[in-house]
Amino acid sequence: MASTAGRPASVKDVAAAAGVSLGTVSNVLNRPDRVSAPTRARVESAMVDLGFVRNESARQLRSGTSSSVGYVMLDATNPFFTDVAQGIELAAEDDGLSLFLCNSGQQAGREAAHLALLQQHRVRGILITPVDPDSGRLDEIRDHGTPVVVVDRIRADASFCSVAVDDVLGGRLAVEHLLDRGHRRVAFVGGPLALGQVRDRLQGARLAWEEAGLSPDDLTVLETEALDVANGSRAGQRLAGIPARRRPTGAFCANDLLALGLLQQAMGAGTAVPADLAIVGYDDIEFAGAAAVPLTSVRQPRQALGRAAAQLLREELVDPGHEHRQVQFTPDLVARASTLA
Amino acid sequence: MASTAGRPASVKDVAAAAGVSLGTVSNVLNRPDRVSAPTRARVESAMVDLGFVRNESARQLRSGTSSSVGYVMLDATNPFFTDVAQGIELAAEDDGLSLFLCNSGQQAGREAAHLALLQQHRVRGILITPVDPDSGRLDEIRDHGTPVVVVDRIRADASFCSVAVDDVLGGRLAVEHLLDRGHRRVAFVGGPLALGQVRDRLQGARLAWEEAGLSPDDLTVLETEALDVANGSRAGQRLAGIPARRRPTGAFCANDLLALGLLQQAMGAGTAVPADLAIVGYDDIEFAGAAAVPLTSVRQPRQALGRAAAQLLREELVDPGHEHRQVQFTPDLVARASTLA
DNA sequence: TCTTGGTTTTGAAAGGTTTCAATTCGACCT
DNA sequence: AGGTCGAATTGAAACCTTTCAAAACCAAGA
Repeated sequence: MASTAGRPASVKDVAAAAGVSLGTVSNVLNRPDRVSAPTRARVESAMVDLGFVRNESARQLRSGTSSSVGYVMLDATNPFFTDVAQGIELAAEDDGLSLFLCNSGQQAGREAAHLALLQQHRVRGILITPVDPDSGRLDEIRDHGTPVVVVDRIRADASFCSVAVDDVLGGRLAVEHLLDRGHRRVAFVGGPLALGQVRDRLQGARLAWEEAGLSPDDLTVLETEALDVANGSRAGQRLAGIPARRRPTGAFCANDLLALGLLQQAMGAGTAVPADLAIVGYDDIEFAGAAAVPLTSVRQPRQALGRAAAQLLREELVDPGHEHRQVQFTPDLVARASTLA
Repeated sequence: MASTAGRPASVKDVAAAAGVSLGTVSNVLNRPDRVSAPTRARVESAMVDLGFVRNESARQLRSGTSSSVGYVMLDATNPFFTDVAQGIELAAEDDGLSLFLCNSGQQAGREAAHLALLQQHRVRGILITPVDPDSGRLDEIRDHGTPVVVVDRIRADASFCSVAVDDVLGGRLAVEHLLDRGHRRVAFVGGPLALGQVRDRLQGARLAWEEAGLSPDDLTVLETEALDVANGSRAGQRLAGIPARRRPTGAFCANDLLALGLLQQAMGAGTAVPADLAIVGYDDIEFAGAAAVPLTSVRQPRQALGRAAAQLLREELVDPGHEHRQVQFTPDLVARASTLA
């Protein structure tokens, strides 16, 4: 039977109904072993009779600590981040923490609002993929006593725990694969180059290229305005405009959306993939393997990334004086039809 | 300067630092116009000096109401729901409410845990895409005084506000389009048929088929085990096994993932799309338009769905005695190359 | 100087939970 | 019967904010 009064039932109401003191009710809730079986049964049945629901605010106020953490994601509509979030969620669940998900949608203002809210709620810790990793706001929060872990970004200094994937290595893997397949003229498609991730992937590509002793001139860089399908398609047109004798035979795209766009453009223009153009993407999103020509792609351990971030946060929670750690994951290459004859 | 003490600064600390009473600090926070300019300035500067952050728990405990709502999403990794969530988020923001996002991942247990947590936090209202729309848990919560709005699902009874999309109409649109393009043998690909959405889409397809006066035998139903790419591809193989004279020339897939799988299989087997097989998907996910052959698909107003849900919740918040409403949205068909010659 | 009326500030109470020292209870031992 | 000990229960204080009636203040008018 649910409570009939307008106001939800409190511990006091339960105590009255069960004919015990209020302290006993609290004991049933928090240290059931200290309460005799019959009393406990009486209290518990009073609880269901009244439809008692713990008031988390009061609990938190009194006990001083909450049992939740927050993750401020950069873009909830990007499958990459939802996978990361899932990893965090699973790990948090294991630790008995509950997770508040927030989405900044790449807007600094919304990010700030979410951070303020989490702070006001006195969460135990904050995980964040920040719009700007070097914003001072994160330092403020840390100095205020709330542990912060940076996800999928790196700070110039090492003043936070963070997890990231080795993008330089990822770029290297992609280009090494194209070299293995015999390509000697390759295009890098990606941008804006202001993005750390894009820059790193290009750097890795260049390293692999140089180590193979090839001329930098044969690694064409096609900078794009964004990492989406439309820009990939546009890059395909630019590629097609290059005279055949100098045209790259392989392309490394900074993410899968670009690669899909490029693939779409190629198919439409009658360019055979991989015979005329081999394509490597990045991220290995679900649709990469389902494309018209299944896409070779550099896979990032997305869920593991989230798990590791949650793990670092937990370390910091149990040992506040701990040393900040930067965990770096290793990507790997998934070869599919878009590069295999 | 941040607080040096271990314990975060409270209103009391701020009051002491500014040399005013604690009530005045609260006034600065909640009714700044009732405080003289000089006092206010003094208090505000004390706040920044001490790094004061409002304690939301205490605030909520005293004032009795929170300013947040929760959305329990069915599957955070499905782009459909992230778009819905975004719509909710934007609407909530407009109403000055903050949103807690939770993900049940289609697991009833996790859904229950999230609901309990939201209730303990005394959220103003709950939006949910439930694992099982007819679970009694939702009634319990409503009876307990927390408004509940069901998103993208329909209850048998009308005891909640809800928003959904007219899937029967969607199915009808898809098949009418195929009929318009001259197809007289069509396959419906989707399943499990236990899912309400799938059943409705099939029903719409049948209605359109019957109204055109065609024989039910020429509308083949290929039931799948799940709504993913792999099952679409498998359906393609089954389709190919049908003798050419009886083989459908058009396929309507219950979602885009199936359609992409089917498309992939067709391309691989040398079946021309749309010449040999026209394909219609459902959902119009981002990748539908970017497929090898851009996909014709039935589009749902995802973000509007979320907005409307939040809107209904707000109505119920301002007028608790309001009549529950079921808002139904209309899908539309986006025609692309996969059905157009 | 004394009121008056309005603005600003104060102080205490309240909200639901947890904690902890103190009390009660029962059983067992001498 | 008196005493001891452990287990079970109690009651009051504390957490931080908001609210609101009451008090203080101030300027203007009598």
